[in-house]
Amino acid sequence: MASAEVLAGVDIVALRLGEEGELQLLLIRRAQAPFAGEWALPGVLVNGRSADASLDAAAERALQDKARIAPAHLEQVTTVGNADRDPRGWSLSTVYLALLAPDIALQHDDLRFVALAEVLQGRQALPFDHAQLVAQAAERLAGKAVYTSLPLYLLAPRFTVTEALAAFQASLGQAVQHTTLRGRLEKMKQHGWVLDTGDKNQPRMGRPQALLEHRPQQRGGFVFDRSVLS
Amino acid sequence: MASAEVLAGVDIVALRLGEEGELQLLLIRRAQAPFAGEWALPGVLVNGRSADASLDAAAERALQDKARIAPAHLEQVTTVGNADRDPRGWSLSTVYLALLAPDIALQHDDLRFVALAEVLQGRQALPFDHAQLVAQAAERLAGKAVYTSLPLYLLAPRFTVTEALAAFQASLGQAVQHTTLRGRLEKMKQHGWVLDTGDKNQPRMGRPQALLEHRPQQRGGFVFDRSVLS
DNA sequence: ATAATAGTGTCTGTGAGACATTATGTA
DNA sequence: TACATAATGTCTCACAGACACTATTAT
Repeated sequence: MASAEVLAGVDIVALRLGEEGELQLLLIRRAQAPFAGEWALPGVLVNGRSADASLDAAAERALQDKARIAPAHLEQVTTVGNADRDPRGWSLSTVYLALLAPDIALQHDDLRFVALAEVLQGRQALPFDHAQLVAQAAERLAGKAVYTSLPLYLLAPRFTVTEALAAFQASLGQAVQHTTLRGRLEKMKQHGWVLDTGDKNQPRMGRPQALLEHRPQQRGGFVFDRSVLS
Repeated sequence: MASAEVLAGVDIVALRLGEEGELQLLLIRRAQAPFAGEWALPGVLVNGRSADASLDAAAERALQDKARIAPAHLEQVTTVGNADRDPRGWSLSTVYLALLAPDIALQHDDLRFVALAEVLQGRQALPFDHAQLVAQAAERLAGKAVYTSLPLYLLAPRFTVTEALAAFQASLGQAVQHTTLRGRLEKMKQHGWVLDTGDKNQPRMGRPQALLEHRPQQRGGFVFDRSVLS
């Protein structure tokens, strides 16, 4: 039945929130052809022999094996398939969006974070159709940030409103009123998704910040019944 | 490179709005093993030899070749992959949701519509993991019906408010206030997605119904900034 | 005291929800 | 006239948006 088979894999768009509130993308230096030596999305091929229990498991394996990273959130974005995207021939790739905590550390120098904007604006080229895959994953994040709490997965479990604002603004690509976000966090508290720790964080100057805790009650983000942004 | 390949295909969950306002699912009698003779989702295998330009093109081909149907709307839902879903071994399937106009006609008797509820409630069994794929596609439709105009693709291009109500209620699985829907249709008119034809449709009794026209301005549905349902 | 940052309060606008009321046709 | 169905109007409520104002810390 080999005549009915095709080259398939998963590619991971793993994002982290940088110090300056910008989104960063995880890249890995490819060890093998094609495009050996170039910086690309981490990914793995899937086939019966790799003994992945499922496609989602393959996505987790890609992050775990290549970067020793366990994402705070992982979701499938889309699957692309055509004859042009891989020089080896007709191929499929299932794209996953991974959100990482901000304190993620990289193990070795074949791994690297670059500013997401560098890729989206074409200043950092990527092999295959990876730049396009990144754009689709970023759109998914921006789309869901409008009506869910997904950006909170970019933060440590204990976070401040200011950090949450940065996560939402980075995800959406535009400013959000802090009062709006406070209202949403209040709503999440009522459903057990966020709780007040009672602790405070002291910034260099100014009033101490309340420390909140993110307590996801199910896969994915909390769903609001309205959109931010007008 | 055959050792890195895997069995892959697309499966289509094609839905139509029935006379009594219920959603119906398109099934096809399988011609080949495995599960030859059983009713299943229409689908095709993808591989380099089938000369599909892309995965989306393969989805269109599945509907076109097997049922001579061009859907009003087609969108990718998800890709599932594991070792158990196909007796031939580890396999991938990309699931598409197709919305059909209500006047769709079937060409031959290897095609058939069944009530979606029959499948969701397990009274109509399907081979492979097709019942689960159907459930995921139905969830996608219900989820999007909350904040987009997607159910309108289940109607003829010219439709009445009553028909639109039926489409939304079937998609959501619950009642919608007609005033809410009218408000949303009004909003769509302002953006060119719906227009008043000026014509009327006369039901057996009662006041004539205004005939509206659905004019999609881009792929997918019109996106509202609030949720129906509280 | 002053600057910096966090947090609250107020007012407006939009659109869903519920329900009553009016409009327009057939039998 | 009675009935059936479509369409509109009214009132309430939740929540985003904008922005003013208060609170709590460091220097």
